[in-house]
Amino acid sequence: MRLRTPKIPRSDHPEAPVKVHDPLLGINFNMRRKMVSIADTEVAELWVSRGGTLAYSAKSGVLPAFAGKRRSVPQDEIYRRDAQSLASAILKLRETIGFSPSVRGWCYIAEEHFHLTKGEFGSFSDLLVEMRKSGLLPLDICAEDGARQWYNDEEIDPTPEKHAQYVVEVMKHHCATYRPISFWSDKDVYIQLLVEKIDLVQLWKEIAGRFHIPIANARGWSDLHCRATMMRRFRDWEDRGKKCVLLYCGDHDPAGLNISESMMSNLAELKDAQKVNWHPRKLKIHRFGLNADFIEAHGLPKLHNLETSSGGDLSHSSHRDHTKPYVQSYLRKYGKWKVEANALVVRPDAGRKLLLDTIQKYLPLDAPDQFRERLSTYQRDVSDAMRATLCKEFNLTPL
DNA sequence: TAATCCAGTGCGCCTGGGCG
DNA sequence: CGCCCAGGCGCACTGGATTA
Repeated sequence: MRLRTPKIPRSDHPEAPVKVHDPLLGINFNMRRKMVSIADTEVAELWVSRGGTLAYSAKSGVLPAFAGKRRSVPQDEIYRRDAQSLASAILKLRETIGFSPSVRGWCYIAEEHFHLTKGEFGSFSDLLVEMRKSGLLPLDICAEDGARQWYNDEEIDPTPEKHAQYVVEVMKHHCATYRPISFWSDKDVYIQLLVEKIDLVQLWKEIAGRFHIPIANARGWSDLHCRATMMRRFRDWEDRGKKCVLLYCGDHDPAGLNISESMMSNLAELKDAQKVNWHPRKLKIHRFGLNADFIEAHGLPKLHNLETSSGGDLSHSSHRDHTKPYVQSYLRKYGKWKVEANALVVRPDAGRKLLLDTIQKYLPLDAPDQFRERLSTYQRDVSDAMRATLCKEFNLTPL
């Protein structure tokens, strides 16, 4: 079915503006509803914003009229008002998400919350760039590309008084964050977290940090360095009597399950590597997250195909890898569907709760508070030591 | 006719399919 | 089954085509 996108003269809008309410955001979109015939017997409901030319396919009704088009002065007014409304919604969503996704990530989020269609992803990406350039949205509404970051920026110190105050604040900070003992020293376990996609690192690194759990993106098959670094940490803590646990979260598709099932043998292959010398035989690998039970419980959207990025479909017998054991066992066990990690990112609250529930199987949720309590004595000691050192260094009289 | 739209192109990073 | 590398992506730029 192909939607026509006719030019609708402004005078042809008999309907009064309709406030389209998003219950999740508590935000209204001012839209006009227009019934447009698609075929002789079919009618589609199109949403247009205050009339005028339909800038894009109006399937979702979220894209402002005239966006991405050359605009007359009145058209620009309409565009700016609608774009402002959308910007408010995006900013509100940013608060609930808790981090800045990539432009592509925003498309998935808009798909979930604004019912943006896949076909509108390109237009929505362009719109985000346009709104960031024009100042309607802050530049950092999208994640900064770490690979393009600046180095060696010159920093100019302020007045001596302000600089001295800054140095004192830094000293206080170092006293407050003094940590001569490990979070794990009084625990029975030691945990590390490995994920398949960078978005999951963004989603979880704050919680993992709170529990002092190292987290990394394995990018599918982990490389030797990633594994060796993880194994050295496990080795050191196992030597101190800890039960070691690797939490792993990957996509729910044939390749994702294949990777997690291969994790133990992948690690075992490095047991004799230089500066590793550790066998994972006692390691517990706990795959969590995009498992069938969680997907069912939260009604995560399933994709009813096994399409790969190259366009093939592993569920078709014509696919080269269709007969491979990992594909066939997946098809037998689950059928022709998959769930990608983006499904978790667009539901950040459920995603964060999932990680907390998983951590809770091994640690009490107040473990970070308990650790701060343990540290407070040491931090008082370092404050005293700092005071004594400063007195000695600057010939001050102790209070 | 000036403004600007837009398809095409280039670049480097990221991802994960599938080759060896 | 490890990991190479093709393709996807975000972004910027260009110049012929289109439009106010």
